[in-house]
Amino acid sequence: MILKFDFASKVPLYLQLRNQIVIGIAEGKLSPGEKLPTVRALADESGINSMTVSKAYQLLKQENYIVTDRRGGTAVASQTPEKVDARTVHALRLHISELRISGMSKEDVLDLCAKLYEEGDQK
Amino acid sequence: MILKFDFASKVPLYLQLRNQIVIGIAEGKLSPGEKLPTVRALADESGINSMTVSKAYQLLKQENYIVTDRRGGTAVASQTPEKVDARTVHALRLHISELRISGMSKEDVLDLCAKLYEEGDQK
Amino acid sequence: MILKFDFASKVPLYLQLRNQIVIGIAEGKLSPGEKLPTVRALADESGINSMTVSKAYQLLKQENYIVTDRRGGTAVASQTPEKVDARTVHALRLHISELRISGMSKEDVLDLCAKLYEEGDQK
Amino acid sequence: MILKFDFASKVPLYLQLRNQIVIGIAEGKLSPGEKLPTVRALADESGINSMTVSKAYQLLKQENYIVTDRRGGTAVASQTPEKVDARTVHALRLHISELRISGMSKEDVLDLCAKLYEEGDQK
DNA sequence: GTGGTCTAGACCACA
DNA sequence: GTGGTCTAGACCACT
Repeated sequence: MILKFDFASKVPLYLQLRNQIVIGIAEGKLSPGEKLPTVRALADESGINSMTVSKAYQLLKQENYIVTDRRGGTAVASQTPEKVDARTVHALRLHISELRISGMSKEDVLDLCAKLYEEGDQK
Repeated sequence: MILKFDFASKVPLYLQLRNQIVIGIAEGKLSPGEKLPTVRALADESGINSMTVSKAYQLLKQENYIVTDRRGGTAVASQTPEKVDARTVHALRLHISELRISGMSKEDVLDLCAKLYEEGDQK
Repeated sequence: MILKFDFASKVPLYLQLRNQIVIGIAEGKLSPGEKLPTVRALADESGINSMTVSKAYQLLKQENYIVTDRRGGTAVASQTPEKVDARTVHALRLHISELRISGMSKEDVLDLCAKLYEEGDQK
Repeated sequence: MILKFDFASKVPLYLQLRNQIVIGIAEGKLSPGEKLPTVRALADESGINSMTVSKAYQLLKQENYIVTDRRGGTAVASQTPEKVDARTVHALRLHISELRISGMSKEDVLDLCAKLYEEGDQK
């Protein structure tokens, strides 16, 4: 899995990392149970400080996206129960509003959403 | 139009304000050409610093959601922005990923998106 | 409120701080709505690094014990809804087991628990 | 006696093992004098490294919960430790604080403590 | 070798 | 002035 960071972005690095991993899981680039790189390995290869990587991992863990086994290593959670976050729906509402204002029809928006959802099917 | 702020949120206040106005426009609570309260009035009634309100207005102006008329009043733009922001699509992808992981089917997601889009029709 | 740290303890400093604040709230030394010292002030007066204090505050925030208002400052939450944590009950079970093995009768244990609970009443 | 481990927990495995044995003793699932499995056997059946099991046994020995007999076997001590650990009381205070903040009345807390204590009576 | 903790000092966004 | 982010480098507990 390839990671990209925008060091000029206002979005903090640890969130950029977290988001890429979430998307990776949803789109099948990361499978449940698959091992993730160690904190230090990921830090080295991406040029990010290990504390920053650690912060992202801790957030993902807290959100039940990943699990770290005490016997070593971190992996994508096999169980991702998790209720739908109200903030996610709220954010969705905002972004759909932005698309609507920019002139997209309901069909266009739904097509876009369908396309985005399906990225996870063609893995 | 009623404004609500979460002072404990991670989202900055000026963005919360900006987002509510964008949603308001998309969902028809604010009509093109409609006048917005002055910075001062909005600041007073919502308990937010006027610098913060001003920042939100400036952002909205820059994004072409609102315009300042000759006499200094502010109103919803009649010409809405036409370009779709790449960041919006990226954010949409993230949030759809989150919904997918939490177990929602494609149909569920599309229903939700349709519902969110339609909020602007029933004003 | 007086804070004490055991720099030799195996319990991490940020947890020691978190625990003292939780106990302080329960025992009435900190009232709902009361302002907490700033991260830096607390760091200075206790000789702990500010990142460590920040970590404690973030944990307390996540647990809904405290709230930070975007307009500045952090305060004890006035609403502490929060469900009872299963881990708390589990830990309680362990500690009561330890007391039982060391020979304390049920009455002694309940007296101790009652005494500990009541510390919050005599503020 | 059934052992369960949470490999994703923040509590180290050797402590999880130690805690389960302490609770087992208090609640009568393990009787004074009863033999414990060998380090190796316990390690194999639970998927834990034998160094980790050994560490737990050493800790329990040091706390006088278990003893090693002449031939190297390990058994639950018949002489139980008599001193109440100050840390136990401190931990109890913390957990009772957490329960109190989450809205439990003194009666609720004492009922819970009584119930937890009594688990050892109904074996 | 793994993640977790801590420090000292710096910079930035927000209000 | 507030909290949030990030770095570089160190030490430690656990397995």
